[in-house]
Amino acid sequence: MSSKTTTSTEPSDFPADADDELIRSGRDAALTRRALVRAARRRFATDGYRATTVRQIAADAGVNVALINRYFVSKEGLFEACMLRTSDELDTRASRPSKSIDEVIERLIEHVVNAPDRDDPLQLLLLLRSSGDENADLIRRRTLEHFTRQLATAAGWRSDDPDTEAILLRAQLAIATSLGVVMLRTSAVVEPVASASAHELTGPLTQALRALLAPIGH
Amino acid sequence: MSSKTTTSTEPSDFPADADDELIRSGRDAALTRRALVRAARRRFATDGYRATTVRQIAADAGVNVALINRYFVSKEGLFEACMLRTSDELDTRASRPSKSIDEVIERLIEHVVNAPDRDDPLQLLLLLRSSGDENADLIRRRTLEHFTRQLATAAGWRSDDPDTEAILLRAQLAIATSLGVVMLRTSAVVEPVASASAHELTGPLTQALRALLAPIGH
DNA sequence: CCTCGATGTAAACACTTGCTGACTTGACGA
DNA sequence: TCGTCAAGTCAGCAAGTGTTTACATCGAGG
Repeated sequence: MSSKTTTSTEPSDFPADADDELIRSGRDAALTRRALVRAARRRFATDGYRATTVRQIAADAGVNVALINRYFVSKEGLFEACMLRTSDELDTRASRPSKSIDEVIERLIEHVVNAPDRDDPLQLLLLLRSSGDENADLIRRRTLEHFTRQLATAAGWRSDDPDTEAILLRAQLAIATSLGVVMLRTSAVVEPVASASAHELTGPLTQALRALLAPIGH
Repeated sequence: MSSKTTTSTEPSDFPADADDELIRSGRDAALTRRALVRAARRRFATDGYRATTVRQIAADAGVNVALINRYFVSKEGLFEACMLRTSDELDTRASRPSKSIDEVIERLIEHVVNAPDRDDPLQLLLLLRSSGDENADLIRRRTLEHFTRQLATAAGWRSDDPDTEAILLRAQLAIATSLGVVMLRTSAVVEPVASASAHELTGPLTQALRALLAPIGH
């Protein structure tokens, strides 16, 4: 199905984002790199590293396969680039200061619940996907652990707190919860969570996350 | 690494369970089938469907590769068999009646937190892994949705309840939370959750699950 | 003892995978 | 106009994939 192409370049059934597609008119290295990373992130996040082929990615990005190796050396290199970009974006977002725990939770839920055409949730999913490459996996784990500390901090944790261990654990359980929900909505598509609206999800999720994060503050 | 073998049969670094290994003394179809399913479930759950090769599975089970196709027709057939067995085991376990919500939660946490050498958590993880095969994926989704109803029932849901929708959603969010934690512990190995003890996890997890499931009863 | 079906083995097949090297195309300054 | 070089294309290789086919081996029944 849909894989009749051997070396072709057609968009396939998982096209690059519209704006990218419009701008692309041939020769622009930076644009090509971005298109590849964008397509790769979607594939890696939804299908997993191993199940994604470089030809799929190239087709999605509307770009020749060989350019992946030109710009990122290897499939693993491309994965690493995806990981780094996700890591960065997550970092800048989380660094915005927040007033209350509820505000932190609200923002976390936003990540989870965003419309499926935006690839916010996919960024989170990418953090779960192991590539088998040691280097990329190290980045992945580091990012996840960094994200844990950021969430804990946002929830009121100070690094001189006596039971830092328990607090980091709680923060990471909150992340685990979020990841689980994204997984069930995006990858394994299971009802009723998959097609639940943001409004329906917010209430219960807030309660669960509050149960995990509220004890951090005091 | 460790895949120097091409068609060999040695146990590799992910051997079948000891007892199976001891019993196996050659020609027993039923035993061979069971060994294959057992090995396959571990691989599929931890590495994913696509990343797992039939030769790995065969090596883990201490069995010739061709026997997978003899007994299960194809890799997908083996995956389906894994799914069915997991579905069955989950069913019989969950059908034991429980008194209070806290007891339900306690049992759910047991699934998540069980020692890593038991493959209880892997059964859960398997429910997240999509094979690309329509049939197996259908089984997977059905199992998850069935599990959702079972959990809701155990938490006090009656099918004539007016807001069934919201209740099933809460139950499934509880499952999502559990799956997220297992994922972080088993597949993406990230600290501190990965090496947290059962005792450390139980407290926070109970609070989170209670926030999700407690409103079901009333 | 020999036969025959069930069980297990080994080698190969057809196909996909990631990747490479030689090539063409386009833009731009001299 | 031409030379130059980055950007993009193309065909193909080597390794790995799931699967099949032909063969070996065991255990029981005639």
